[in-house]
This record gives sequence, C-alpha cells and structure tokens, in this order.
Amino acid sequence: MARRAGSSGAETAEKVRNVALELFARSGYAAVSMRAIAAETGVQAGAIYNHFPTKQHLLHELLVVHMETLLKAWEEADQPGLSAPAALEHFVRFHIRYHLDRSREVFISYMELRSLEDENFSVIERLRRSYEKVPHAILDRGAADGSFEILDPQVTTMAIIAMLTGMTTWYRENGRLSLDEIEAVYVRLVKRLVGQKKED
Amino acid sequence: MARRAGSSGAETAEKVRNVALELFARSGYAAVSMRAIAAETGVQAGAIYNHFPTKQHLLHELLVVHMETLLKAWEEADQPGLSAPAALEHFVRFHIRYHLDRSREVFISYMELRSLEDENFSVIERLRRSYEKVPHAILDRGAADGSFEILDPQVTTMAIIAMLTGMTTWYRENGRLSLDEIEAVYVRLVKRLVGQKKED
DNA sequence: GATAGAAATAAACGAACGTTCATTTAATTG
DNA sequence: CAATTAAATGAACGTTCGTTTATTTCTATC
Repeated sequence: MARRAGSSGAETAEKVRNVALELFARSGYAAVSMRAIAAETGVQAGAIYNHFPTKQHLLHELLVVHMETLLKAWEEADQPGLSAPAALEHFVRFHIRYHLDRSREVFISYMELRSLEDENFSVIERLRRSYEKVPHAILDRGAADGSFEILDPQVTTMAIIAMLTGMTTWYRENGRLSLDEIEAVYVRLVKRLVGQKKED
Repeated sequence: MARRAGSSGAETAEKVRNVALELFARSGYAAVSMRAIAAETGVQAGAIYNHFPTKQHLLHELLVVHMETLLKAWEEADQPGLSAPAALEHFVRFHIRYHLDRSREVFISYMELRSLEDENFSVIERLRRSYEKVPHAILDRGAADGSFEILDPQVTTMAIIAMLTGMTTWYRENGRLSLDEIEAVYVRLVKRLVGQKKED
C-alpha cells in the first residue's frame, strides 16, 4: 500500500493541524507522540513529515497561526472611533467570544510556550505582547480623559486578561449561566476594575 | 559502587521531591525523565524507586502535599471573627503571599492536572474545590450583610482567583513594583470587584 | 562484631520515541 | 498516454523512556 485514492496534501495537512491541536490541548505537547497524531488523522507517522518538517515546527505553526489570527480578528473588530468605556466593553466582549470559540488554541498558547525552542518562543511572546497592548492602550486613554480611575494600568491590564482568559477553564456549554449572561457579568466586572464612573 | 557514605533515605527522598518540583514546573511532567530527575538529585535513576513507586506517584504526591499544605496554611491564617470586608482583604493578602512563595507548586498544580490518572485527578480536584469555597463563603457573607454588592458570587469568585493566581505568571522579584505595592493594588482591585462600598 | 536491613549502583528490559528511507501508488503534467 | 511528481506505506534507525533486578556498600541493631 502507498498513496491512497482521493488523498490530497492540503486536506491531510489540515487534518493533522486539527488533530494536533486537539491532542496537544488535551494531553500536552510532550505527552503526544507523532504516532498518536498520525493514528487520529488516519495515516502513518511518516506521512506527517510530508507536511511538517518536525514536531516542533507543527507546534510552532499552530501557535503562530493562532496569535496572528487573533490579532487580525481584533483589527477587523476594532472600532477606533469609540470612547474609552465603549471601546473597553467592545474589547471584553470580543475577547470572551473569541477565546471561547478557540479554547484549545488559547489553552496551548498559554501552556506550551515552555515547549517552544528559544527563537520560536520569542516570536510567540512578541505577538502576545502586541495583543496585551490593546486593552492597555484603552485603559491609558480612559485614564487620560477621566472616564476611568485606574489604580495601575499595567497591573490592571494583566488582571483583566487573566480574569477573562480564566473563564475558558471553567465555562461549560450547558452550565448555570448562558454565554450572554456570563459576558454581561464580565463586562460589569471589568468596568468596576477600571473604576468607570458611569455606565456610558 | 553502591550505597554511598552518609546517604539517608529521608534526605534523598526530599531532594528528589524538590528537584522534581523544579523540573516539572520548568518543562512539564511528560517532558521530564526519571533520569533527568536522578541526575539533578545526584543519584542513579533506579535509586528513585527506593522512595517513590512510580513517576505518576511522585507527581501525585507533590500535588497532594501542595494542596493540603495550602488548606492547612489557610486554616492557620484564618481569623473567623473578621467582618466580610476585612476577611476578604485578609484572604487576598494570604493568597498572594502564599502563591508567590510557592510559584512552582501553583504552576504545576494548574498545569499538570491533566497528567494525573483519573482517581489521582479527582483527589486534587476535590482539594481545589475546598480552597475555592474560602473566598466564595466570604463573598456570600458580605453579600448577605450588605457590605458587598456582588454581581454573581460564582463568577466573581473565579474571577478573583484567576486574577490573583495570574500574577504568578508575570511577577518578577526586581520589577517596577514591590510585592507590597502589588499586593496593595490587588486588594483594591478585589474590593472593586465585589462592589465594596466603603474602605472598612 | 556479626547480622539484618536500608540505600545505592550498574546493567538490562521491552516499549515507545522522533525521524528517515526505500518503495508503492495515485494524481498531475506535457 | 507516458513521465513526473505528490502522498502515502511500512519497516527500520538510533535514542530514550519508565521500570526491574542482581549486586554491593553502608548503617543500625542485638
């Protein structure tokens, strides 16, 4: 046996990406073998190397794609004309929706940074910093124009991101609260964190 | 060569625990070999099995000890007579201090839950739930007596824990803010989250 | 001071790891 | 339709893995 009828390189590569994402999220990069990825993809281990040079490249590509997609998604969602309070609310809703839709990517992008070799790590770290600038800039703007009362912009930014991202660890589809309800609670919690005076 | 002069079982076991903690935190359970732990301990791999039956037992023991020590530490720190606002502040300071002192334990207790086999996982999960009850109970008490204005006790509890624990990922000893300053910021942030009216 | 037990070594176990390679088959190109 | 290329297989490579075992050395006990 060799190449199978109907097989296409692009399809297999995409399937490998999806399977690797799922398995890395579930068990961690180091605990997942190329053979396990291959088996779930429905292929032999050697075939993966037609599409990805090494296991490390596969992880790196998943993380780069995730971070770049996230940044691009925000660029499209961003509405530069908004006031600081409106922009913050817009960001919170965006972050929650996006991260819940991609909980596996989010999970491994936080968990597997340490599995990246030095230069691959730096690339992802830089992309993440870019994303953290988004809420930070909104906080600075709101602090400058008096609509927020920020205690410390840096700490508050990290607190907001940790709070929002943490939701992906406990949110369940059929839980007590709907996504809309949770989103509404988080919007109000963030407004409290930044000391927003009025509900604009 | 065999048993070396001055060797003691208790000492070796403790050194293995410390080394494993460090290496698991740095690289992850699956990525750390028993030989790596042994080398760092200054011993051969086989010697570890005089003290721990398997690698999985070693991880489980680290996590159980961590969670039980955390719960015990809170029991000792707890001051049941405090008002809800004072109790909350007390908890925040305790949590920050304790978690910063044990950042490696905290890290692996969040990262390596998935590396635990089913029954070992349940044990740790149950201990963690116990700890989450601590702030949850304080929030309920403050909501009942009117000193807090809680949006949703469950979501707020998870938000607080995520916010506080997230600090361990970015805090650096010689950063811009001292630990005292960061602690003070977080205390005020948490008061905002629970809608505390006055600084009691 | 002989003896029993504890604590280590060194070597080995089979299994699994990431990766490579010769080969085969299907799809694409001229 | 022949030639080429892309995509897969399946076996093999050398390592490393967690763990076990026989043996040796040190410590503690009576």
